[in-house]
Amino acid sequence: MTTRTRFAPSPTGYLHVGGARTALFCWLQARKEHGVYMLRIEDTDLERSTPESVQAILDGMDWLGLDYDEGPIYQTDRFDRYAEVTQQLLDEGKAYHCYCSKERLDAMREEQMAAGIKPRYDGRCRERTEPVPGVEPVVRFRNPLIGQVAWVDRVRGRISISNEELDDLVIARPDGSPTYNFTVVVDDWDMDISLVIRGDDHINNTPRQINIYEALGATPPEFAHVPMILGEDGARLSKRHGAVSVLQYRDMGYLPEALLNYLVRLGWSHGDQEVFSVEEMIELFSIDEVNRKAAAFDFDKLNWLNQHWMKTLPPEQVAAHLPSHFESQGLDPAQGPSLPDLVRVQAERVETLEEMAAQSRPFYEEFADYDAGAAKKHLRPVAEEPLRAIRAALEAVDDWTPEVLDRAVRDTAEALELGMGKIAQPLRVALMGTGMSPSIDLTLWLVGRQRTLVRIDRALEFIAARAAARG
RNA sequence: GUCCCCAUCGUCUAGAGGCCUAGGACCCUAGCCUUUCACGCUAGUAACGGGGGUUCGAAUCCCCCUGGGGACGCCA
Repeated sequence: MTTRTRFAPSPTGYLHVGGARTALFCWLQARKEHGVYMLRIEDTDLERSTPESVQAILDGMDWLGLDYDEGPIYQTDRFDRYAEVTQQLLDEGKAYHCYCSKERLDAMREEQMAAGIKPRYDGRCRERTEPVPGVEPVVRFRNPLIGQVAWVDRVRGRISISNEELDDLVIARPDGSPTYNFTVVVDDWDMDISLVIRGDDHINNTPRQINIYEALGATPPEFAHVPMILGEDGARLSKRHGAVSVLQYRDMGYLPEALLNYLVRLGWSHGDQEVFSVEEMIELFSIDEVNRKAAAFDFDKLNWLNQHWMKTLPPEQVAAHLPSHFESQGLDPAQGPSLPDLVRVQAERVETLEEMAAQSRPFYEEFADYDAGAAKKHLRPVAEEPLRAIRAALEAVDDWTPEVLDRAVRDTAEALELGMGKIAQPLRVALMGTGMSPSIDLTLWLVGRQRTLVRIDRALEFIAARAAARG
């Protein structure tokens, strides 16, 4: 039997990182077993589902590269099918109409809670034969009263619960619209899903669903409940922890390769290996090896992985993500070095693409002022001679490459009998406005000849002006 | 409250009775490298929640406690 998995988000918000990890696990398991991975949009909650959310989910999946073989299938397109199955259950006496008012149900729930017992529907309409005039009923599933429901979860192992803990759940509202626990079963059954991978907040729904499968005469799929992702403080991940939507990670400058690598290691491991390419994940991942413990999100580690992948992936591939970050920084990539060259130099110096764009500003446009501390320390009269010398040397360079530039700086330092620092630091401040930048040869290379000469002149003028001001 | 689930360094994890004086990674600290900042390299700090069992032997198996999470909707 071929493995068939599905990711089934409800479009009531963005694609959450927790959801993204679930999607990743579904995708990996299907890819590894040469099975089918499908996307299903669970939009039965007409009130809260939005087209924007659907788009956000699709965009998120796309950015991560989690391509699906079937779908997206929308549950709202399948209402006829749900109605059909509901009717079948009704006809077979496996479901019944319930006329109880919400008020009665709410009051009952409160009483039960107060009495210290688990709130459950009391089954008042379970044996009712006559309709209540003027009341549109809901349809409830007739859950078995006795016995146990058990399954062997692919990540949790055996889980069992007594039917006495369960009650008759609503499968269709008064307007006929179906509810979650029912649609999932019908869909997974119709779509021949063999392995349901989902968050462990669904563990409690599973026994109810298994009972429905059985009433339908269907064989339940296998289940794998993966632990949730917690915020850095150990509390359930939510908006207040900063980024929850995968698209936010994209906008913050993370590579999809890095997020995927980070996410796959949350709850799963392969010995001591920390770095996984997507190909390796597919080869090595197994849902059966996933942890049972919830994991806290750690930005430090994500940052480390992001830098790792920025340094490791082909510069062209990394560079392809850069334009949107240049845009958010108000920079024009056309006004400076090629993006792949920039990546080659900057990848080891920053943790995100957004940071890379921000720190590359002087390569693409004029900087306003010198960093006060750096200027005070390095743009002094004593730097005048070295700057003039290096300017002359650089002007004569015809092959503007890191190797040649490095040679030029070294030769100049030697000729003046100065240490590298005495010439590189003033030059660095002249070129970048600050005392921090890539090694001087690479800095020169990226700044380019034109800007280099202009900026050295500017620094020389600055030194002269400051000396004059001092009198 | 009731039911279900979980429990190794601050964090992610290795560990499936002796290989554990508990390993790796991130973070942090120190040193090295060095023209700055980074990168890299080396070293270091740091954990089996508690109590009972089982066993010659327990981080690993069982029970209890404690702590955490989840569910209990005409949300998904």
